Amino acid sequence: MEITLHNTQTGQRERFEPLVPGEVSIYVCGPTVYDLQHIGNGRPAVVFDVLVRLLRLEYAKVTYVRNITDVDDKINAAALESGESIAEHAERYAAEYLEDVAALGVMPPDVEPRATGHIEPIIAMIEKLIGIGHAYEAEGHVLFHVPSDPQYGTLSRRSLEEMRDGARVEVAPYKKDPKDFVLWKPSTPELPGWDSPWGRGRPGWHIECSAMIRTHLGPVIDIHGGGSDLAFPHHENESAQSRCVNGGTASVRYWLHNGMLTFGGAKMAKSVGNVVTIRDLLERHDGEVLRYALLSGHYRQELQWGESLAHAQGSLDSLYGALRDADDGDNDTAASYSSAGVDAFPKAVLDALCADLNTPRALAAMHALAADIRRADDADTVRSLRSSLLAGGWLLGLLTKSPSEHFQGLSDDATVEHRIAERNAARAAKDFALADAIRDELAAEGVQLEDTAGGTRWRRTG
RNA sequence: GGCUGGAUGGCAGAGUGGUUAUGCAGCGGACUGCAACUCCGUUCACGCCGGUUCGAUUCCGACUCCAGCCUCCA
Repeated sequence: MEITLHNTQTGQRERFEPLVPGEVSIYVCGPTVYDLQHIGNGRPAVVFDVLVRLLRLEYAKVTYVRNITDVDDKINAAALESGESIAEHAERYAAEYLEDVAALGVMPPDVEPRATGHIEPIIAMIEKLIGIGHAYEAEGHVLFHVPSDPQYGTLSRRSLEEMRDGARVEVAPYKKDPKDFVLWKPSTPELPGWDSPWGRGRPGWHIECSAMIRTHLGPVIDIHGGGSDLAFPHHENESAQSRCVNGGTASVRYWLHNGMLTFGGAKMAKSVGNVVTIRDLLERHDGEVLRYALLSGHYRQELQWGESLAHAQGSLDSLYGALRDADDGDNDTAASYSSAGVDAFPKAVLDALCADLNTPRALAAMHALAADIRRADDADTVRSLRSSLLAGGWLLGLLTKSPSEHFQGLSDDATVEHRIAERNAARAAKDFALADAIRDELAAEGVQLEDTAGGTRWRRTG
């Protein structure tokens, strides 16, 4: 199985080979927890979840780390407004985030580190950077000196010259260079802070990821993922710090960036005011539908959020419909394939995912399998195709429920069954007016009937 | 202004130097008491202008437009 991935560092699609054969280390930037997360934040969680599922098929050991940023000025401001302590506020929204992504079918990473739990390694790293001449202390701050790193700018491919032009940053007077960024900053008594060689303070944003990666995965990792809006300055800075500490060796071998969700022609962002929270969406839609919508576009491209949900619902129904048709009494779902070998998985789906995680093509392959199921006429073929479909579902994190749960929900609605029986009695007596009246009533309640050779079945709509 | 990516049918969204993406929706037919489901068939496409080529949506160049980043951001 040859996996290719688009590496931001080189701007090209490359064959993926882990540094240590058979073992993969992967780190993904998680959210800053100051509020409910919007669906755009769900994209990297879902996309890299699929990547990890794929990697685990091929490599014996995959260590997946996704952080939570729980120290940040936005958290401080939000906590002040909500009246909670800063730690309580961050912890509350961290829990909300985990609940949200779980509903999107995202498996927990192996390690979910918090910035506040890594102050020691952060301080150690800053001391090292000062010691080797890449950082300096000024007025209680410690700053990374950007011109000291000749490779700075190679990730986002911009020169120091270019950055000067567009600079919108107000330059603090204590900076040696306008591009220098904060590794450590002083805290006033009401702000979270830790003792350090530079006084009581807190870490800057970028250093936490570098320190957590180093702590949990080592000086060089295989894959680092995150949103494309993090490439600069966050990942550029992270890259610079870690590289300098490594004595010039890059800390990340493959940089992966997912594209933004757009809504109404612009990036979904709080500052634009066009966000939809995952929590809101979950009130009206199944988490699996949201996941399908997020996977319906290639991860590097922008994705138009607008009508994707209605489309995703119909598309997912189609896959579940094929499973329902193929029902052989087994209660297996995609989860039954969580530890299946490579051979159990449909090749077309695997091939698509191996090609830089082409989830739209993988979904097309899933629909091809579904169509084959509906056309097949012998039981063995149907059974085998059904297994393939479910196995593909495992890779994508879809088809996690039984078809009846998908179409009817968990409620075992005796009332609906009773009225269906009434209607069928009316049909048998050729009282079609009554039969249609019952059907219309049920439809008005969101229950749609389907008369099949094997009897009448139903599903919930909207 | 600089850098990056994009422009595909009603919508979403892959891909390819010549042959069906896929899904949702539409249309016609089969099935049905009528529907729904399903099946069969089918309409609608590659921003604009040049170039390369037997042939370009696909390669090259210019142009137009859009988005992202250059400030916090998934």
